[in-house]
Order: sequence, then C-alpha cells, then structure tokens
Amino acid sequence: MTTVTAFSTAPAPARGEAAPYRVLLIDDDPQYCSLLQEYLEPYSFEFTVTGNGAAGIETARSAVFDIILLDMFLPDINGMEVLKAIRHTSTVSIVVLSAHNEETDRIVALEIGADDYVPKAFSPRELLARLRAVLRRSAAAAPAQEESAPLVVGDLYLDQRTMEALRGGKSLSLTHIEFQMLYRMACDPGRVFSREHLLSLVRDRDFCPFDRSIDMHISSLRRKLCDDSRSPMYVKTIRGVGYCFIKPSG
Amino acid sequence: MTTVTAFSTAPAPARGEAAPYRVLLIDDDPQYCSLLQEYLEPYSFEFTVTGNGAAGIETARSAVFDIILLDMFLPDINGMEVLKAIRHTSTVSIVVLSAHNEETDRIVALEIGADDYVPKAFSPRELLARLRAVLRRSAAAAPAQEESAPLVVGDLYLDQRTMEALRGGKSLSLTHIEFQMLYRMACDPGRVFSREHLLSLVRDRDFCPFDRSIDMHISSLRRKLCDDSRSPMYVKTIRGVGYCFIKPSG
DNA sequence: TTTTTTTGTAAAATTTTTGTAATAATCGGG
DNA sequence: CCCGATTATTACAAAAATTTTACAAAAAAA
Repeated sequence: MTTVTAFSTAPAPARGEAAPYRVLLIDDDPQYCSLLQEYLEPYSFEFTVTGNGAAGIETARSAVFDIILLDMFLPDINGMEVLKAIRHTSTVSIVVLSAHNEETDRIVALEIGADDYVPKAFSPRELLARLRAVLRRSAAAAPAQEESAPLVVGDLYLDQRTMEALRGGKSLSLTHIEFQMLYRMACDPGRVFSREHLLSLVRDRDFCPFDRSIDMHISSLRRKLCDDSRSPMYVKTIRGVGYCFIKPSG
Repeated sequence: MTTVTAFSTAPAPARGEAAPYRVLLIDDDPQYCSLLQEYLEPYSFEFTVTGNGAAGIETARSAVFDIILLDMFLPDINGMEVLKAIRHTSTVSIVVLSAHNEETDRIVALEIGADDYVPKAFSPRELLARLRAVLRRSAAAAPAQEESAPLVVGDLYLDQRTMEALRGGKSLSLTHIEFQMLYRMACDPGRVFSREHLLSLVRDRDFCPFDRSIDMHISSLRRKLCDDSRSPMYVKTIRGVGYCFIKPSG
C-alpha cells in the first residue's frame, strides 16, 4: 500500500490529479459499504474496508490514509472509542457516518476530534462535497509541495522559481526563451529536440521550415555559456535533426 | 461595521491558549449577530461584524481572521458570490450559516470552498463544536502565526494586520493593492510572479492579456519605494514573465 | 573534388514588452 | 449627490527581445 498522508513530513509526493484518495471505511454493514464504494470510486477514491472497530484502529495505525470514514455503530467497540483511539495517534481526517443522528452524539464526536459528522441518510452528493471540503482543508495543511526544485547539472544551476541560471555560481543573464530552452533540454540530457519541438516548448507560434530563430537562440545561448559549437560542452548540434543537451560526464 | 478587535501592537499574533479566535461575521440580522456573539464570546471568540457582502469581502481582505461566518442571505450580494470572492484570495476557514437549508445550496457552498455549512437552526453547542473542529483542522494546517506576523525584509517592515508599510521607519502610504502586491512578493523573495498570478493574489478579477494595471501598480509602488526600474533595489522586472522581489543581500 | 544541404552567427529589421504620464472610471464615505 | 481616493485604461516613448536576412563555414552527398 502506498503511504503518504496529507500530514506526513515525507517527501510529499503530493497526490497528483491522478492518484486517488485513500479511504479507510470502518463499517460493518456490507451493503452500505458497497453502495458507498460504488458511488465514490468514480471520483477517485480508493477504499480499504474493515468491518469492526478493532480492525479499524489497527489498519489506521498500520497504513496511511487520506481520510477515514467511521460508522458509529460497530459490532465490537463503540465508534466513539474508535475515534478517540485513532485520533490519539494520528491527525488523519476523520468523518463520522451515523445512522442514528443525535445532536449530543454529533457534538461529542466533533469535540473528540472528528472533522465532520454526516448522517447516513445524507445524499451521496452531499457526502462527496463534505469529504472534499475536509480533504481540501487537510491538503492545505500538507507541506506545500516543493514546486520545482532547482535543477543542477554539472556546473549549471537552473531555478525555475526565480528564473535564475547560474554557471559556476555566476549569472548567465538569459532571456526568457533562452532559459526555457536550456531548462527543458537540461531536464533530459542526451535527448534530441527538434527545432519544431523546441519552438513549441517555448513559443506559441507555428514553425515555418525556413525559420532560423531557434538557431539564433541556440547561438546566443552558447555564447552566454561560453560554449563552442564545434566542440560543445553543453549544447550539441544533431545535424539534420536538432539539438541536445550533453549529459555531463561526471 | 463594528470592529471589536484591536490588534494591538502585540508582537506575537500567535494565539496562545489565551488569545481569542478572530471571527468575521457577515450577516445582516443584528439580532442573530448579537445572539451569536453573546453565546460564543465566553469561549474565546472575538467578533468583527459586517452587515453586507461587499463590506464583508473588503474586511476579509484587509484584516486577518481565523474564521469567517457567512450568512447566505445578504442584502446586497448573494452569499455564494461572497464566498467565492473571499475564497479566491484567501484560504481562511469559512463556515456558512443559513436559514434556508437546502441540500443543493449546501453542496454548492461546500464545493465552492466552504469548510462547513451549518443551518441557523442548529443548537449553539453544535455550532461551537463544528467551529472548533474547523479551527482545529486549520490550525494544524497553518503555521498561521507567521501569516499575520509582521514581515521584516531589509529596511522594509510590512504588517499585514494593520496594512502598515514602513521603509526605514517611515510610512510608505501604500494603497491596499500596492501593499498586497509588495507583501506577497516580499514573502518569497526571488520568486517570479507572473502578472496573472499577482492580479489573482490581489483582486478577484480576470486577467486580460492587454491588462496593464499590474504594471501601473508596480510603477507607483516603485515610486513610493524610491526604486529605479532600471537598477531596482526592491522590485525587479523579469522580462516576458513578471516581477519579483529582490532578495536582500545582507 | 564538386555540389548541395545544413548550420553558425553578425547585423539589421521587426515585434514585443515595459515604464509612465495623462485620462477615465469606480469606489467609499459623508 | 458630490468629493476625494483608489484603481483601470489609454497612449506613446523607450528598452529589450526576437526574428529575419545574409553570407560564411562545415558537413554530407554526388
């Protein structure tokens, strides 16, 4: 099982658009569980289900979830106790589901540490909206995913956050296009980029066959890098095809 | 608008056990507002109240709150719009209060960015429990303290709570937008902010490609900072991209 | 080798982007 | 409804980036 909570300090592989939310559902009614899964799975929720409190506590402890859905009525332990136990060792989001919707229960559950309390009678759409609200909030808590760490290749330092390009610690004063071209090529050393491709990465413009502008950008990039086109250290010409960034030998 | 709070000069915005939660209540029913205040104040909630949407948006933008309580029915703007506008520029916790408790409204509000949706008919005890649940969660999220602590960079002093900007101890008399722009950029020196991004941080408005208003704000900001656009000390132009705050060398 | 194609690059031409003053529109109070 | 302050738009000069042009040089093809 994959493991990264919203709160984990781990290298936060910040769940991309694709990766589903990992849900632990603690509920002993198989029929309701199926219903819930069926409804939520299309919205990128991935379920682990346990049918009793003890197993729920155990699973919550041994794996990482984005959110826990907890039924209050369980065959073994009282839901409130399960909530308390999980909250005792984790800050994971917990949403209580309950058939028996008493104000006192709601208040106690929320005080103990539930993030929301949703009657089972609620429409699936509202449940979805509430889960998303809770997940949104905990995602905000996650250490802001490192946007894009600076790229370091050989003696080059390319930082997209600041658009700064250094060679041996000294600024190269690249223009926007030069930076972008160098950065994109340096991200994948050795890969050959056609002129069309480079232009499309960098400009919103059509490539005409006699367009030499890319060559000019390469040329001035080389000048700033003190690179010699005949025996280049950084940007190599692949005749008839395009250019590539040379994989540093080190 | 009644402002009860006065963020004194206390250097530590960090709400210790003692410091109250700062609540912005947007609701035009004075009677309900009073009731709420009366009930919640003993639990360490400190209220600022605005009776309409426009003022609410404005206040939310110009001061820092721990949580916003938003009525859906307002005399001027639709509550949903207010929610959208506030959420657009802030991640503050927002709990919707509504007399008219329709599932569709709940879903839409939660989707737009509300943290919870509580019918006005709810018992004050449950409201309290729900507010605490939301606050607990966002407290876990944010080193929120820093967010409202005055920012000191180089010879600049920027206090978001009071919107006060000093340079070498002297006030810069920035407008709201100028302050926000400077503040947001100064929070992350060296990072490049596109015009779109700056505008979205500062205004709830769409960016049109020929919009020069950001440039104008930068221009007047520079004038007030006595900054020269050609060899700037504070705000550097990143041609083709946007602007950034220069990391002070010291 | 000769011819053809492709690339490198200086310099010129062009386009885009930015800075800012002036003007217009908008907002927030009284 | 008017007033002052703030914000947005317009316009144009200035600056800088990008593209085009032109031709030399290198590589590939014949």
